[in-house]
Amino acid sequence: MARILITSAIPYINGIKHLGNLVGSQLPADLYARYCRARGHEVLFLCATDEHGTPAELAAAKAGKPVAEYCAEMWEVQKGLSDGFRLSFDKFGRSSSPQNHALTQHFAGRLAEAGLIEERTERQVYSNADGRFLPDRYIEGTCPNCGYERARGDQCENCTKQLDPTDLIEPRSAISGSTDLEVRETKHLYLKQRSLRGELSAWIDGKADWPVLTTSIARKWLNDGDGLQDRGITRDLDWGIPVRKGTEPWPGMEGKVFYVWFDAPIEYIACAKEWSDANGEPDAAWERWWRTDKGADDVRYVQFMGKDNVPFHTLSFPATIIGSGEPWKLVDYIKSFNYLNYDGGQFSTSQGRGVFMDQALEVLPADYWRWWLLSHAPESSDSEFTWENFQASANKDLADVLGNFVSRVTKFCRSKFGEAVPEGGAYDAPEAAVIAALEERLESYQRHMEAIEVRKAATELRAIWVIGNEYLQEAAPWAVFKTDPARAAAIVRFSLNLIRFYAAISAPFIPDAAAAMLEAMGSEAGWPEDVNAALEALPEGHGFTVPENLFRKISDEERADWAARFAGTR
RNA sequence: GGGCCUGUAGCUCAAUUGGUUAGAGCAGAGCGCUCAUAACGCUUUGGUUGGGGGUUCGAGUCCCUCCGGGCCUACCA
Repeated sequence: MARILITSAIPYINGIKHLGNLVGSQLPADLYARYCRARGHEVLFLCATDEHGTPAELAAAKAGKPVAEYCAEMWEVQKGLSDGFRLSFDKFGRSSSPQNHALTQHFAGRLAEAGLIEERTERQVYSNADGRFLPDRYIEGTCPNCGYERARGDQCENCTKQLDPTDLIEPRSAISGSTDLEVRETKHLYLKQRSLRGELSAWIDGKADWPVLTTSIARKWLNDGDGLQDRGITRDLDWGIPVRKGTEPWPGMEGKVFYVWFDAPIEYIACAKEWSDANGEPDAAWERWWRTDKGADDVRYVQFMGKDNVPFHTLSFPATIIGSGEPWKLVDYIKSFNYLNYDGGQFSTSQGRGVFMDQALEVLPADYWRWWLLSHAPESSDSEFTWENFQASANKDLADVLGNFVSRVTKFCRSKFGEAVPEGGAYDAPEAAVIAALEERLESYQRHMEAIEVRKAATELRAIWVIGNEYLQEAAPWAVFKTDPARAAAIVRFSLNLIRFYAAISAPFIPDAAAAMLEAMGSEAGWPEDVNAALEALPEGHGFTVPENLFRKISDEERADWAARFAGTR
């Protein structure tokens, strides 16, 4: 039994996430959390909404709402969708929580005391019409290089040249279109990451077991050009965590807030306090997960994220933690994912292209999505969602291989023996062979789950389901029943136990179907640490019910309808 | 421009890190079964591992080069 802290990259607040976002962090994190719990480990699984920054302010303005109200509403929406996908967070917090305000300000204060904060005055573009400073990419204009008229202030999408906003010809606000722009001086705090470069580099070098995707991105940032750069950690915005030095005001920084990427990772910690506060527990309850001086020494901390998040989790956040000089827990393993594309292109919010979390649940229950997404997780490279693939995978793996197994066993039993585990007969060589095969496969499945090799685990799980069908074909209780009913009873009894076994080990992938299987078997099921014993768990005479079909088939018509519906508007 | 990842059967992916004849699932073909959601099982056809060159007793794996796909490049998050 170990203690495992799991965090998923926190989704940004400004809208409903698509399936690519889901499979890149929250879903595999949930898979791992459920598995670890099932194996008896103590797990704290945290996620939250990432609420600060320019896009949140703009989305709120577009919705005609105060930003706090907008975020609160969107938190409810995202929480509902998390529940809908059965994401088993112990706490789904908010980066705007009072806990995060206090902790973020605390970290800033500690970093300042450590001499790791520097004030810099810089020049930024201010839009009088919008009444705000504009981030580079919120400024549009004509590219001086290629003449493209919708180049952004950070880079021209057309010729890919990197730009400075002041390079643009006829610059305008991407928000309002206003050309009433001026360059103003503004003062910001910088985290002196350069002075932590050696420590960070050594730390990353020690992580030989991390995915290449994770370490190569980190090394790139550490070593590229002049090496790791200092990072601005404040912004001129209204919505955010006010800049304070601990609990004290920060002279000269009035009216400014911390940069969203400074406070968002700190929410991983603050979320733990949100969790314990909500349960009415003392700080010791969350500190034992996060403070190595207060019990977190033996915690294994695993983070899940898409590859775009890697620099912040391998460098910025560790810099914050290390720089604080306090004994906070550093991440032990980072599992990062590539992107999921949609049918030949990218998911696109603006074009309504692809399937978003709310739409997915309108179309089919969570388990269908969980299974497809996890069994096709973009681990080694970007992967692609197509409806043909989704249909084939759901119909074959879920409906035919697993669902139909449950159906044929329970219905056969009901027709020949009634709705109770048949009595009589005994397990024999075929059952022993199946148990041996299951033990081998289960061990492999567990290895993959522990290594967080998601696709391999899914492949192994499917192979375990197939064993049930192979066994039935071989044992043929429908034929044996005619000459040796007692032997047929033993075969069916074994098969019913297989259903319970499958429920237990499949639950991390498809929790609802697993629950339905267990309910039908009238049983609870822990992890089958002893396969032999697990297949004798349902005793003779134990009542069960024949469940509704666990999974329905996706028809060609539905597939075509959905493909058209989600193809996008442009 | 620079860096990183990637290219294996019609499709989605493996291949114990250089080791025998490159394997699975889906799709296709044949056979079997009839309990089951027209489901299941068995057998089987598919490969010049993107092209070319090199190192090695031996290369999908290492090196060079060319071609294709993707990502990142620090003020979106």
